[in-house]
Amino acid sequence: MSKLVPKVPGVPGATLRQQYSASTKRGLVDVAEELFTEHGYAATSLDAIVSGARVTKGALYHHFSGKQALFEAVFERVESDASRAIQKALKGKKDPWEKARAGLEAFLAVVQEPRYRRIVVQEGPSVLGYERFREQEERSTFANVVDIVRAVLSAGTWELDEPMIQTFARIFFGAMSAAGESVAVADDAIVAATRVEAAIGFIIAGFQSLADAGVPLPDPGATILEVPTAVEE
Amino acid sequence: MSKLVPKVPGVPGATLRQQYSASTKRGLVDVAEELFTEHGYAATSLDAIVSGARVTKGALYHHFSGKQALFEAVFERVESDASRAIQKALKGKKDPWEKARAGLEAFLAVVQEPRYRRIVVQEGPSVLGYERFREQEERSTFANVVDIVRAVLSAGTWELDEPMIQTFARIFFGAMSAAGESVAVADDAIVAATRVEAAIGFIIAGFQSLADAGVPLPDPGATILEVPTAVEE
DNA sequence: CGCGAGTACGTACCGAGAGTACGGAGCCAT
DNA sequence: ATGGCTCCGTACTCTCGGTACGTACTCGCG
Repeated sequence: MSKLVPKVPGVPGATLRQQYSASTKRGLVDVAEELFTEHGYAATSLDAIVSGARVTKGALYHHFSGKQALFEAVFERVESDASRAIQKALKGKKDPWEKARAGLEAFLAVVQEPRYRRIVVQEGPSVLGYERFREQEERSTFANVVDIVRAVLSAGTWELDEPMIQTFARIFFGAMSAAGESVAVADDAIVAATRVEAAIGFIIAGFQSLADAGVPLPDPGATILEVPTAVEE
Repeated sequence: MSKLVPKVPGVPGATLRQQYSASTKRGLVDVAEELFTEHGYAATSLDAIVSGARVTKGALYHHFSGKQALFEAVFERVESDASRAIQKALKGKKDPWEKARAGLEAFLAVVQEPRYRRIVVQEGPSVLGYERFREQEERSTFANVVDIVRAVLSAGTWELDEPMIQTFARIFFGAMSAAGESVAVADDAIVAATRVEAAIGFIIAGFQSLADAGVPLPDPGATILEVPTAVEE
């Protein structure tokens, strides 16, 4: 294949060669995202990817260290897109509760995107391993959740320390993901979304109720539950 | 390898031959569970499994249709063990709140088990695919959560329809999983568990507060949030 | 304006590992 | 006892991720 059409003459200030290079790299990530989303990580061969991107494995291994690295590139893009979408929804909101409402809505929309569900939620933990998965998540989508939770919690009558905020954020993040899933798999998405909103709204109402009543935030040490420890049978 | 030690002369009323057969099958699942837990699905070769189980691939493919089927057998066992552990903790509890507390504690303990984290949480969705993963989950661990949520919700001043219970259960299930994760990955598990208990307890308190105040359960239709729809950018 | 050097690929090959075809040995009912 | 069927071993195939190496183009430097 002898150096055919330039594809994307590009824009930025850089040497022509670099632009072509970046172009083929983006092409690989594009095709990989599509195939990974449709067939999953294991069922997608590198041959299929390079074939779809009109290049060969030589090109792929020049830009990425391997299949997993390519997946990680796709993962990062999907995550950062999701994060941007959420931040965009938060834009301008000042009132914490209003901010939470908007963030929730945006998050629910994101979790319904096929590529996010497949690449981040379904395959992410398995392919990247839990460590890498967590740290990727930590600095994108999850960071937004932390911000929102912090805003809400510190706006009430209470204020609390950072680790406690992190804990609340984790829990809400899990709740939101599950909520999104339940909407995504439902036969009627509209009805399911309505139920989810009602349920979340009810939980939020519980918080507000406690805030109004002047109930203090939990002080770790006042043990409500026992401390569970992992046991192998 | 010419028919060596009988391994497990077994107990039940069945032809000797079947007992040996079941024994090698259990052996395969045992070894597979161990290796899958330690190295993950992809990084565990069938050769390693059959070697560890002292048999060959012929035996494996006689009992299972393939690697994925073997994983599924492991998955089901881990899930049913988890489910039994939770049910055991619920044993005898009549008061819904007490039941919830016990279930929570048991669930948090389960989520900290390495095999559960690895096989169910981490690799499950990816290896089985979301459909099979959900339906497996549905009839074991998740079923327990549904029971608990139903007990709690129908014990309050409110009562509500089945789909709404399912929705609440999903959300709580997600919250609990995330909570368990945050304990599992923490440097100091005790401290983390304390924080989680405090946070969950606070959310529960919100529910009780609403119950005491006689606040009605959410009626889907009274839209609190907008209906989000999935959009590809 | 060459021209050496390095980038950006293409090509050919290797090894690992999942799955298959087939064979045989032992057990169980008749 | 014996035919047949379960249970399992052996040997092979084939896909696929990864590697080694060759090459053409282009970019910066004198």
